Amino acid sequence: MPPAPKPKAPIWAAIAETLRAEIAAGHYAPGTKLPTEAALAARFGVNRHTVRHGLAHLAEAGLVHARRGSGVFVAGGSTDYPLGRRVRFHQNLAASGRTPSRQISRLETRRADAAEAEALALQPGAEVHVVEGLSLADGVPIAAFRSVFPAARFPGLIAILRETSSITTALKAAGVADYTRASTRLTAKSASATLALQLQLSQGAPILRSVGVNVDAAGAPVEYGKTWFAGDRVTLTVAPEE
Amino acid sequence: MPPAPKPKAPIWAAIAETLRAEIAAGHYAPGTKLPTEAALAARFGVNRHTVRHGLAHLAEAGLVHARRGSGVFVAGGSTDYPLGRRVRFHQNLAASGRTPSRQISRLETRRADAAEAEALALQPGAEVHVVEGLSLADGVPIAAFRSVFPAARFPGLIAILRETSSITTALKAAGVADYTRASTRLTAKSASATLALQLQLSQGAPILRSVGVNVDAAGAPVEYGKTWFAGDRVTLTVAPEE
DNA sequence: AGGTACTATACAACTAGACAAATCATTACC
DNA sequence: GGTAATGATTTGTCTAGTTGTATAGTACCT
Repeated sequence: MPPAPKPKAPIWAAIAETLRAEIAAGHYAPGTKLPTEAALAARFGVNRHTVRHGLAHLAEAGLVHARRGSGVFVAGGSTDYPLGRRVRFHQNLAASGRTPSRQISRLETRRADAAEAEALALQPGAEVHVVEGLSLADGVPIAAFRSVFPAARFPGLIAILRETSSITTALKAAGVADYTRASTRLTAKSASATLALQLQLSQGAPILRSVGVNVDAAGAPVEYGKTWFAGDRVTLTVAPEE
Repeated sequence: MPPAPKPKAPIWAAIAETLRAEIAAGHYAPGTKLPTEAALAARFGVNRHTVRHGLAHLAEAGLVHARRGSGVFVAGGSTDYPLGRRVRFHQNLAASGRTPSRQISRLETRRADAAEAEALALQPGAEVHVVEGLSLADGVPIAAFRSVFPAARFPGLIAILRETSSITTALKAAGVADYTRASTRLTAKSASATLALQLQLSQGAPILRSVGVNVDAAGAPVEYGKTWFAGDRVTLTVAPEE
């Protein structure tokens, strides 16, 4: 008896395929929330675990991303990110046809630790402004950043950043017309719990960390910044020297 | 088999660890207010309840303490206790962002012993009011005290203290608008069994005993008090003369 | 008999929102 | 000038909804 070719199609695979098709068809835009697992289970007439199996498959393929307590969200694609002497986030992304945006999640003044003081050529314990946030492309988080500025040199920087959220224009308003990147160091890391949360990744996902110092025209350090890129959403490209 | 050494790490634990590291790094000095729970929630991209869980963990470890309506403060270090001509417990502590409170454990009227009669310039055997209790900061016992007042001069003092538990306002209600410290003697001792119990210390812990007399504007003694400070929870500072 | 796919249930962890209670800063008032 | 009143801010508490994980059971297939 000829054994029929078993197309063994588990239910969860069919569900995953259906959802994948609906996402591809634009039923669910990137960044939006899928129906709850319970709702999907009711819709397909199966148990919640079966839906979960299918969703886990999609999550492993990077198509969706689940947040406990919140829901399952549709993920986005990958972006090019030129790394040159002048790193200007908005200009870079706008040039490649995506909509850049920034979310500032932290804005405070505190004492510098040893590494920050050394990078900015400050005395230990000097005050610094700290700006932390996310860089998004089309609403999808691309990178998390933390910038540290010497507070003595830019007294009103916090107030300015509270409105513009653009570092370039904030520094310009503070009297720094132009600045360039003096040094950059790149490392591959693994996403910590909090970082994975912010970047909407799973814990342990690959991360590209960039540590750099920006200096003004006179060579004095004005910013000490760290950036954590979501490894599978950006490809850093080394731009030619201008 | 991919490396799967992902031990369960709840988000709140990661947040608590981050904050603990920042406190240890000196970003938030002892006595300083942390960002609000809402700000921390925004910074970590997490719900406020999750931050609260982490903060509760730090509070349980004694690293921070929260005051409703005010904020969360880093607790490290010992309490400063200025020792000047005017010792006002509540005002001293409230000024440094801690929550002071008093527990009165004993309230009686009896005849003075020799030392009390001499300190208050009374005849041997005269009646005195005796108040015993604990002084707390953020619920932690800081000191035990015993105050002795001349009963003849303040007949209704016991009734007043039964409600206010503040010696300053009780004396004010009894007609003493202001009083200053005439003499103070300090000794280092070792905690007795009963004292260790009251102050929640181990027996034999270091104790600072202060014996002093407060006088009114006319120079007449109004209070003879002994205070036993928990040596490792306070640092007495000699305040400048006003 | 054993394995695979799915069901059923229960609980833990996190989110979301609302309201209460304490505190703080400002304003109005006398 | 001091004091009461007010409104905004901040922590505390509660209820409800959603995903993550664990355990146990059932049906079906080889």
